[in-house]
Amino acid sequence: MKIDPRNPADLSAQIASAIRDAIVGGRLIVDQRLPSEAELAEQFEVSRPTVREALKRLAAQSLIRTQRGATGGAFVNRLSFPEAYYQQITTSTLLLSMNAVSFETACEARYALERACAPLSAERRTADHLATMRAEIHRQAQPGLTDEAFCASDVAFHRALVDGAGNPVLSYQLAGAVEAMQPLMNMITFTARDRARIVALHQEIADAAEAQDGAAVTAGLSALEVETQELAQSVFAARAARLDAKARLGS
Amino acid sequence: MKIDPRNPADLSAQIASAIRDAIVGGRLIVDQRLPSEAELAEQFEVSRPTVREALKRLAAQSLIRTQRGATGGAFVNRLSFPEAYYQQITTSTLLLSMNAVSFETACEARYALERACAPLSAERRTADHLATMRAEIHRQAQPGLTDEAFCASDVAFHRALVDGAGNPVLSYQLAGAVEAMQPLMNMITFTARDRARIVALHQEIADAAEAQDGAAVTAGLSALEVETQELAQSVFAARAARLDAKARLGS
DNA sequence: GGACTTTAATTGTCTGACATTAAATTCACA
DNA sequence: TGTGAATTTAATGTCAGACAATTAAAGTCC
Repeated sequence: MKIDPRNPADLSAQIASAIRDAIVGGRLIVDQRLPSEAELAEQFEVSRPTVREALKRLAAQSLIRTQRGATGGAFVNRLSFPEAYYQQITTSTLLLSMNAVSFETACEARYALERACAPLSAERRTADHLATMRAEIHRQAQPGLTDEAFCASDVAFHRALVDGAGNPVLSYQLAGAVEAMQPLMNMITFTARDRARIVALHQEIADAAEAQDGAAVTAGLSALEVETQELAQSVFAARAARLDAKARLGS
Repeated sequence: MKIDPRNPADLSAQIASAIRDAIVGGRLIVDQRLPSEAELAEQFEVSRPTVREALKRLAAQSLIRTQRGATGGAFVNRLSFPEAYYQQITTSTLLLSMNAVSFETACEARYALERACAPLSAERRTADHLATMRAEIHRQAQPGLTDEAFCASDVAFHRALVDGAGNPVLSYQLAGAVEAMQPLMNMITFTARDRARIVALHQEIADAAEAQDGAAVTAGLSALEVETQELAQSVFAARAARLDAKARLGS
């Protein structure tokens, strides 16, 4: 792990990479303390600020945590599920917002992934998961609800459905799909959305989950996908029509 | 974006967070240049090393890239799909290796996610995807293949199946599931694995994909999951038996 | 023996400097 | 006047040394 070729480019990135490899490769284990910054500087034959930049890179990926004081230092961090969720959501959000992904593609991926959880969730959902879903449906039916609150409740509903599968790895993988698509779908469809229709579909899904009918849950999700795609298409069509009218007015 | 409370803790983390929020919130757009390190230091009223630590944190998340020279600086980076893949795989690998996730849970999640792609892939796979799958199957049947090469080929086969869905968002989400589970499953089952059985199942899946039969692809994946789970159970049982024998020997 | 003080180790931050890079500019020369 | 080489300039990359802040452990006093 010591070696650092005389490659003059980006020493801090090289050092970060060397330490990351040691962690991923198991040569540094969870909660193990790294050498102090001064020792690392000596080992790699660089200055302390350079070592610090490398450590900050690792900290940004939640690979290490630092602690001040006499027995402080940098420690290999156990990547917790909440941290992994957060990273997953951030990455997914950026990927979608920066890469001109079509609504259709994103929506298709989202529902395909959620349907993957449907059979498991129908089989294993606890009373608690059902109660959460029912509560969110009830909230969504409130007339005074803001658009933001409705969307947050929508996310919470789907989250409960996904968590119902009782598989934390699956929940982690779905975090991006469920929570990163939300701003995207919300911004596009909230003007045209028929809340009653969505609440009815949610009701259908919750009923199917209660009856432990996986096929029905899957069907409900598919219906929700169709609804969302049609909504988006109508919004896009209306938008195009407006642009077209404006163009004709201008000519 | 300027504000930095007099909170004395972790200035570089606060600055990184402020800039990250500006990027995620769209106030800084792709390829836009950030102020120079000296200007940022002045704005945030900190020293340049502190600013640099903040920028390295963002660079570690591929949120910015830096360029040296007269017109250089830090630029908001377009998060590319390959970068997102890499982060996804790293995060998934660490999450699994550090959190005592059972084989059963990981395997279940992996196949549930892959089944989510099956109907789409059966419908849309190109001749190219089919050719890749066939080629990998052929390679897997070679007698002299090392275990590592067999596993790499296994990953390539599943990757082709997933990419066949023609949905880059789905491919990104599956990167962790397909590529992070590989070392895990490999290390456990490679001793007991019957390659011929796996090749036969792969053949079944490829045939189903060629016939555009989504249900058959799904069934093939489920069969592969059952095979893998049974294999793992037999390995664990054998391991437990060995331990038990050793314990009795010792007493 | 317990509460308090001191000490030492470590990270966090700052200052100032120099090295390196690459684009823009200037200038000599054809 | 046009072109290519040399210079300038602005930025990041790196370094050295220092001090502040924090925290646990060792030491000390009652």
